[in-house]
Amino acid sequence: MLSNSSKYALTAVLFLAANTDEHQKKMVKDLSISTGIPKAYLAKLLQQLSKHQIISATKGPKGGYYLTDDNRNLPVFSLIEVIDGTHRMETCVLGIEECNAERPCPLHDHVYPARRAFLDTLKKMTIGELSRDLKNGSSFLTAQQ
Amino acid sequence: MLSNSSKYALTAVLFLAANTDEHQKKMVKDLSISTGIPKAYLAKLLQQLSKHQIISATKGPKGGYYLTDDNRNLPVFSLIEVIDGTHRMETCVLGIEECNAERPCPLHDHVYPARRAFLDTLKKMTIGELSRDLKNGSSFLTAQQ
DNA sequence: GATAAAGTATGATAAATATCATATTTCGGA
DNA sequence: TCCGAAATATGATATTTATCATACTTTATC
Repeated sequence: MLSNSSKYALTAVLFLAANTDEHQKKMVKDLSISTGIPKAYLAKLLQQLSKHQIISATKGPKGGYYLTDDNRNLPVFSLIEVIDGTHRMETCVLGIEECNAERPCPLHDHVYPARRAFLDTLKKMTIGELSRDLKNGSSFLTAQQ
Repeated sequence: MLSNSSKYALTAVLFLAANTDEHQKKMVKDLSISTGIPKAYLAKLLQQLSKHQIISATKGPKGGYYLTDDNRNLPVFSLIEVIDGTHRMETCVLGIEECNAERPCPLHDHVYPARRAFLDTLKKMTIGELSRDLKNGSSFLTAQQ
């Protein structure tokens, strides 16, 4: 469903959402340690996201990555769009390009409603909203210590 | 969700379900043409499925692949299990190994019900059942001619 | 039984994805 | 104003996945 890259990206961004702001930034190294995502790989992902203004960054000492309120108000899907593009999420389960409601594949009707609901969630829900549970301790990004 | 390989495999098997039996077999070459799946790649997939008795085959002239009633009564999931293994379908959207209802990732509650429903469908529904729509013309594996 | 038509087994190549490395740019602080 | 700490840009390597090729085995038919 999601590529490995966007799993990593989303994990890191949710971590940023819960743990940073304009005055509290995190550098790649620390993010890598906190999330368990390989540092250099994570760095590339964050660069892409930063270039597309999904997340914010400042260079130099005391710099790092962080999320502004604007960033937090972006739908989760916008991040996935940058990393995976839009096609991957919307394509047929069997990979049949012409599959649609009028000419469905054998799995279409069994999958489409659930997939639609998931996509809608990703498009409606913002990064900030999704990170709320994380902040108040009712969801988690890492294993228990 | 499904790997490319199991998409191909499922497509081919559904085609077999709708178009073969003990007396009407299909050889790889024709399957490849009908489904648009690369011949040599498809051959490998069918060999795996045949070895695990998900589909049936006879060698030699007049031979080919086909489905028996026993094959048709297998749940769709059994095929995916052979090709992708069981882990891929059941793992967390964010790839967090320890994610579960008690300690959910931020997406868990938004995804889990839909995923559960899809998995249940794959485990309950048989290959024969899923191919029924194909036979009566209400679902399709290929583009319109 | 010889022949040819099929699947079977195995391995090689190609493409995509994940991962690592390194040089460059920007910027805060002594 | 210079040094070092950070992101940024770019490219190299490794791993996985997809694809192709080829030699081998089985079996129906003549």
